[in-house]
Amino acid sequence: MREERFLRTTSYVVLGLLSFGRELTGYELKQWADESIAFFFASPAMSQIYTELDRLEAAGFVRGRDASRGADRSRCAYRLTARGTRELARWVDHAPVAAPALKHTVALRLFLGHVADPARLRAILDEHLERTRATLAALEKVRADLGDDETWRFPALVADWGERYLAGEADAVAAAARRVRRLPRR
Amino acid sequence: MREERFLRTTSYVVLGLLSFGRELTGYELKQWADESIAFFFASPAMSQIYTELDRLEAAGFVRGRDASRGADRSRCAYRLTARGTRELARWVDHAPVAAPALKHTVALRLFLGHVADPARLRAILDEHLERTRATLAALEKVRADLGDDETWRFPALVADWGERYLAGEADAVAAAARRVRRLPRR
DNA sequence: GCCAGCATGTAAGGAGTTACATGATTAT
DNA sequence: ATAATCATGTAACTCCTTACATGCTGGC
Repeated sequence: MREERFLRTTSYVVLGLLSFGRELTGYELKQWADESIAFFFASPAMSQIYTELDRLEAAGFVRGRDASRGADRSRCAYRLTARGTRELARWVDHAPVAAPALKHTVALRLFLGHVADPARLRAILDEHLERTRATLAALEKVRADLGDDETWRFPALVADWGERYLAGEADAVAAAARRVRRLPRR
Repeated sequence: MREERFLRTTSYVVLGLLSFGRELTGYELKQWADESIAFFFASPAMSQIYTELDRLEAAGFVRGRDASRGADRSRCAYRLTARGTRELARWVDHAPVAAPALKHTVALRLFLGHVADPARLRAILDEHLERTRATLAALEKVRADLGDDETWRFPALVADWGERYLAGEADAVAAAARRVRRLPRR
């Protein structure tokens, strides 16, 4: 019995962005990933996107088309093939449901607060809170741009989820910061 | 001007667990990481903990003591050195505040819902919701065990934060699942 | 004229995982 | 007896990042 293997998750990030129908270059893929996927999944490095596109083309999941601007400005735009679409759908439907992987260094540092300077701890939480609010503001803008167009129905769902998540995170951090502030000096 | 380098984050996970004063073996470290750190930071593999302990001992941040049980049952228990404590405190206080790294494959799959079978999507969200609730229940138990003892003040703070976070995630997933359920069949 | 943005890629290395290998002790 | 848990470690490999390398185009 053949084991059905899946590609790495980054492959599906690339296939996924191409599944909305637009033909995209590696550069455009990176830009778009940074302002969409990045809110809930690590956006791959530029170099990895190019590597990934080569691999996916070799496997027949995407096809590149020369889209150079002028003589010397080389440029390659990719689109999904039928095989690529099938492979992506197979992953979305049938990959095992994995727990989200989180690496929250701010939480780790608060966990270790007994070795820290309380003033620094407060500053770290404040900085994290500010960043969280900025991320939320950016996501709200993205959400507004998605509107209620059917094409962006699922991204909009995820954006709403993300807004709730970030708002909750901001509340929780603020609460933790208040409690740290009430702590006695070392 | 010398660049002050930091160890990798996993090093601080190990140093951090040892900073609560107990002398621990690699095996115990892994167990404890799985039921504490794991709620907000990837718990390192067994093999990595042993590698890390060797590295940290060579650098003088921890010291191992032979704690064999009987003749043939080899066992090594580690504790923080003064240098290790300083290095940990330096990281907690002075490392740049980094955004939490998240890899949420369930959100990614919902984002790509337009290529999915709606029934599968619902099942995936339900499974994720169930897992989230189970994780929350596990965390509540951990939080209860921490009590309001001063030693566990900061872990308790993080546990409270985590409970809020997981409760929020559960609400948000449930909301997304309801909206997916109202979607027309493909 | 220069800088920001567009555009692509290679090479080296870091961080971590899985698979493998081994064996003692304790509970059923 | 036999399975689960305790306990340690190595080797190979995967995935991904950073640093490097190159050069065009458009705006100020």
